[in-house]
Amino acid sequence: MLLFLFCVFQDSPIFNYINNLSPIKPVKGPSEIQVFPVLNSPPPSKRSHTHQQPIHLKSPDCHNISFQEDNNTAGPSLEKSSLKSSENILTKMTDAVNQMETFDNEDDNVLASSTHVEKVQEEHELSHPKSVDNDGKSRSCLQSNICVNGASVDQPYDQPLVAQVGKSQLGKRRRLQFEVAQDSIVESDPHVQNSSNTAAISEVVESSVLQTTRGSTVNVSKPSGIGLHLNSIVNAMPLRYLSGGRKKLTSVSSQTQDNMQLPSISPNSNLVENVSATSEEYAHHTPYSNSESMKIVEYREQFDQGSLNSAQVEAYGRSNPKKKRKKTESSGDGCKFCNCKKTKCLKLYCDCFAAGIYCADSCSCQGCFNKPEYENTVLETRQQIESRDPLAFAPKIVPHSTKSPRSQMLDDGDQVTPLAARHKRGCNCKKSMCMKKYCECYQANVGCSEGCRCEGCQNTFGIKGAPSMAKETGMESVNENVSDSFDEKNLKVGPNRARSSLLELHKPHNLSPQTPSFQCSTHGNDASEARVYPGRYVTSPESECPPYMTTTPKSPNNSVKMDQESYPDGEFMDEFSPGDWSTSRAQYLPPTRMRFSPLGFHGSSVTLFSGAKPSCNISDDDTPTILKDSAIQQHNKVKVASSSPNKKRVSPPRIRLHELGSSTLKSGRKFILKAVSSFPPLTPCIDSKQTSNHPPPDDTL
DNA sequence: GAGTTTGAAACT
DNA sequence: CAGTTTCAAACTC
Repeated sequence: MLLFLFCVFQDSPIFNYINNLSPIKPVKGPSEIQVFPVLNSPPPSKRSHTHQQPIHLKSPDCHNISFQEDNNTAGPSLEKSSLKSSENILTKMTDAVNQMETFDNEDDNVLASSTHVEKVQEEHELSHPKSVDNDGKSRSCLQSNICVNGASVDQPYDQPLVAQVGKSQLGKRRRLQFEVAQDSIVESDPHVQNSSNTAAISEVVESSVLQTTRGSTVNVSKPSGIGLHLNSIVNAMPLRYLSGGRKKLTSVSSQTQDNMQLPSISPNSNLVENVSATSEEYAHHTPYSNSESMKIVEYREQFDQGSLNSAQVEAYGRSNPKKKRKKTESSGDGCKFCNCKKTKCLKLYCDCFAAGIYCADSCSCQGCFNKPEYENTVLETRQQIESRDPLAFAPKIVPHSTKSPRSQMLDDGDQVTPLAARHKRGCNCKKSMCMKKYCECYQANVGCSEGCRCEGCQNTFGIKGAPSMAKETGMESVNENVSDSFDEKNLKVGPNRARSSLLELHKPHNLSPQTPSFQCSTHGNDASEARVYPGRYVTSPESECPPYMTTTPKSPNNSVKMDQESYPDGEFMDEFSPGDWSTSRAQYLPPTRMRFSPLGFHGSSVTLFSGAKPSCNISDDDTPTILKDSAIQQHNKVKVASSSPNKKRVSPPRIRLHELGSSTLKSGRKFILKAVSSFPPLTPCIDSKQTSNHPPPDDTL
């Protein structure tokens, strides 16, 4: 009787309604995917940028977790439900794969996804040869993955196996998936998207990631989601990133990669890097076992809690040389990577720090604190340094002409060469004769000037005391407003030498980093991904303008936005204006490799959009006028100075500046105040709050 | 890859 | 400000 009533009731709308309310949902349709959150992960509590995490979908750890959940914790009813769910999901995924295959030849995105599926399958089969194999690679892969979730459908993953997969292939998978995700995002192929399902998955994944990144649950399991990632990765991305174009997406993706690293308390920390190196590093260079990873996490936690001093952390990092030292300019595109060991990347020794950008995972630094997680530390340190030298973060190399870069170029057939710039302080070379990169002038591809104290100068870009190239070439050279003695110190370069040097300078690979906005790579070590040029020298701005920055016309009135969207076409700051410079940099910087913006120090930024000739920014005492601007000084003296984290940064377009009209010259500097969210405003993918407020790593810093 | 050299940064 | 030390990059082998 009761059974009958139950059966009757079961068909009633009320039952259906109750069913829908039940946490144990009957496995049906797309909504079933939401069962994943039940498996383990707590709801994302802090992360607000779920779009960062889709990559985690592929974390091999997921297998482990999901399986454990199904096998060990699910009750009979749930198990049944899980089984059903798995079957349904399997069916859906199979359909999805079939659908994707249908578009294989039409859509790169689908192709990428399929490729990914195949790779995942390969990985899975490699480690789990007995997995379900039906009628297709992709399908097989998906099935096996799904079976991992639904333990009863497939044979369980044993821990060692999971560990093996996770450890050796984690990085590769992530990267792969990431790339797929990227493509998918860019293409936004509707055929492979299922927002409702994937959103849930992404949330689950994110929560798992959160746990992981907090360090306390490195082994936290995540719902597999594998097989679903094909869609979820795409859908997990906020639309705003889908519409931003490839560049932006790349940045976002890069950031995602940054944050996806496991196991990490602070994804970008050096210690974390050790653990979260790419798959290759994992396989070949990273000696960390899971326990070691945990240990690293513990180290970081202890350090954060103050129970471990920086020296210990450092020692640990040193004892675990995860990465081989990379050349500072390791990639052909001029990207730099620091290798700091003792300074924690919080001194000017560190190129990244000096450039006003955070270190990337690509860096080989040890005990690095130049990470978004240590925003406060970074900013404090910056302030300290700037208190000693307000121009410490100002560009070292300043062009000595106020003409626009284009007009500064010397016609040389098809090529143009920039007029000479100079090192602001000059070098002090004794033995290198300014012919090696020990010499900052030489390194910056600029000639030595009278300001240099070098001995036996043979700088091929201009020997100290030699006649000015500008003069010899009849070029309009010096701006009267250009500060100090530079006018007197015009680069003296013999015509031939100068020309060859400048030609050399114009070669992309020789360009000094100066366009921070150009993200060359990411923490993901993927060279293909843009990462900011830690450009320190303002030498050949034009050549380094990110392509996407060269198109949008700008108006001075919306300079900030302009900066965000497009880099001034070949324009650069003749003389640095810290605020100006940094702001530009900040705006240009893709999120991946974050730049610590002094502007973010105080929650607002000062965009120093100088209407005056850039050269006006530097007074006779070599101090940018901005630093002398009392109005700014009162509140932001140091901050303004610090707001030029990248000395190598270039300024807003001069042409635009000229368009502003002469009224702004000299004293007509415009300060565009723009509210900018505190520090990682540029990196929506990073929750700075999570990682800020760390004590300074070392009092001695 | 390890060790050395170099000069800037930091310190005194 | 000058001298010294420290540091990391550049360089050499």
